Amino acid sequence: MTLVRTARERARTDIVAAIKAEAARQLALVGASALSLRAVARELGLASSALYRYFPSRDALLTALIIDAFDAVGEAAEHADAEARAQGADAGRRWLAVCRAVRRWAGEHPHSYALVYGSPVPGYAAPPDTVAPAIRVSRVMAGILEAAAADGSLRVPERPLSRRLVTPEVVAVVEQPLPEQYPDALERSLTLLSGLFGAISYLLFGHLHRALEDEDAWFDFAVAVAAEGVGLVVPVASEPTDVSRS
Amino acid sequence: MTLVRTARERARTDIVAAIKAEAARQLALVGASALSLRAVARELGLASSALYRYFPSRDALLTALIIDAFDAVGEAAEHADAEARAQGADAGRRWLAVCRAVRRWAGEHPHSYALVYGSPVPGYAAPPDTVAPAIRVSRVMAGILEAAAADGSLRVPERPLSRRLVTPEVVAVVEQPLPEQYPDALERSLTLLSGLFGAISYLLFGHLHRALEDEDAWFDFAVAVAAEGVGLVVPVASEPTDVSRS
DNA sequence: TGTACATCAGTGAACGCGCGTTCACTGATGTAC
DNA sequence: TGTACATCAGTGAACGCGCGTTCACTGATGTAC
Repeated sequence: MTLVRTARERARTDIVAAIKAEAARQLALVGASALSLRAVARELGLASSALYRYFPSRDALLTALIIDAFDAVGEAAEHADAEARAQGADAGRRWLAVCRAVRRWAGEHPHSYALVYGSPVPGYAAPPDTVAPAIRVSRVMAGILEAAAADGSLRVPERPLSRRLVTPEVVAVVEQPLPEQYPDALERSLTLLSGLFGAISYLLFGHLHRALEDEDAWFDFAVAVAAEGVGLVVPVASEPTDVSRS
Repeated sequence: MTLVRTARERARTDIVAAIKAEAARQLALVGASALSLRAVARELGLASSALYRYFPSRDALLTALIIDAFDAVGEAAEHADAEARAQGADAGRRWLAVCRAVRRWAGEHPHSYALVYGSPVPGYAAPPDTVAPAIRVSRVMAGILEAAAADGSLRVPERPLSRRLVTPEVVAVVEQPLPEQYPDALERSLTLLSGLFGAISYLLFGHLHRALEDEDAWFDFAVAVAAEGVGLVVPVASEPTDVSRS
């Protein structure tokens, strides 16, 4: 085992990447349940059996795509937040930027979005490897919450929950413990996240087809209304300056 | 053409019902994309070609299932609302009852729920027949909104939208025009609906797996937080008396 | 009420297709001496 | 530096399967006279 990678090792990572890229391309065309190993191999000019040198089964390939998708949304969210923060945005604007970035990614990769936030693929059980990438967006959200709590811009809830509903795993996502004026901040944050993905899915899956004159403006509004529920103030005016653009 | 239905006509409606029932049963087992005409026929003891006397294609059968699913959620929502109203519930409690009923239905028919509120089935385009049943839940929501606006329990928004974002189709769903203190009530209602389905999907599709000690309580809370955004007051205390139970 | 014809339900074989996975194999790359 | 052996990538044929849809057909039900 040398430190320098051998030709074989290089080739291997290249080909794994090529397989995933082609699989992602086909996913975008036909969706997860119609994704076929044979079609991927065909498109790459390989025998279908060759793929088994790289992925032990179709499900393993699907898992790789799921992890990549979670990582891609996570990175989009992290990037948008970093940009907004660099521009001196407050917590509300940071959240808006993150929401827009996630929605943009979803719009550009609808099948990848559906793969991770849509209905589960029948007969497929996500292995534990997918958990870590799955919570990246939640982590971004938690960071914004921490900042708002720290600078006092987070509104104290009028009718707080009396019980903790969330498990220790969720508490662990937050790095700086939240002040005790916000006893139900995490429960509210989950509401905010489900609201975000609800709004994106509602738009993307066509439930608001012909219901809206201006989908972008409604999305901003929906995010703002949902954020209010957590005590975060998001500007509603539909400014043309899109904070999430890189 | 007599007024009395012939034996053939009776048999036909019976068999159509049997096919749909068996298809729904299989949908619940394997999901929409794996639903197979041949398997349905097999289970019914028919030749697969016989189904073509009743449905011109697999997509037509899917469409029938989609319509049935929308009708079933719609009916669950209408029924829960009627019950709550009969018990003298205010608008907030009515909405809570409706949300719980929709979630219950979703939990009992996860694949039907996924069929209509999850990711779109690849390669399938919903025909216009599905629109009418699809808006039954929205209609229930609109009714509750009208009641709240009428009895003054709907809170006037602090920062209302200045523009109408919604199309005339959506305005038409509301029967009694809303007072002008609530200029953005419909935009907010769509937020509420997307919040409801977001919360249900989040729970049902496993995104809150191991995140919550008490899913029921969180769901009620999420619905209450979302309703606040529209100006509807929903009781948060997790009362054991389930209004939606029939 | 009885008969001739038309309509329709259901059959079973066939078409043409694609799928995931296995397996014995060839030939190239890597490793130990 | 050269050689013998082990490892691994990739092949192509095969297994066994299921699918949606079509078609010519038989036999039962309905209709018009």
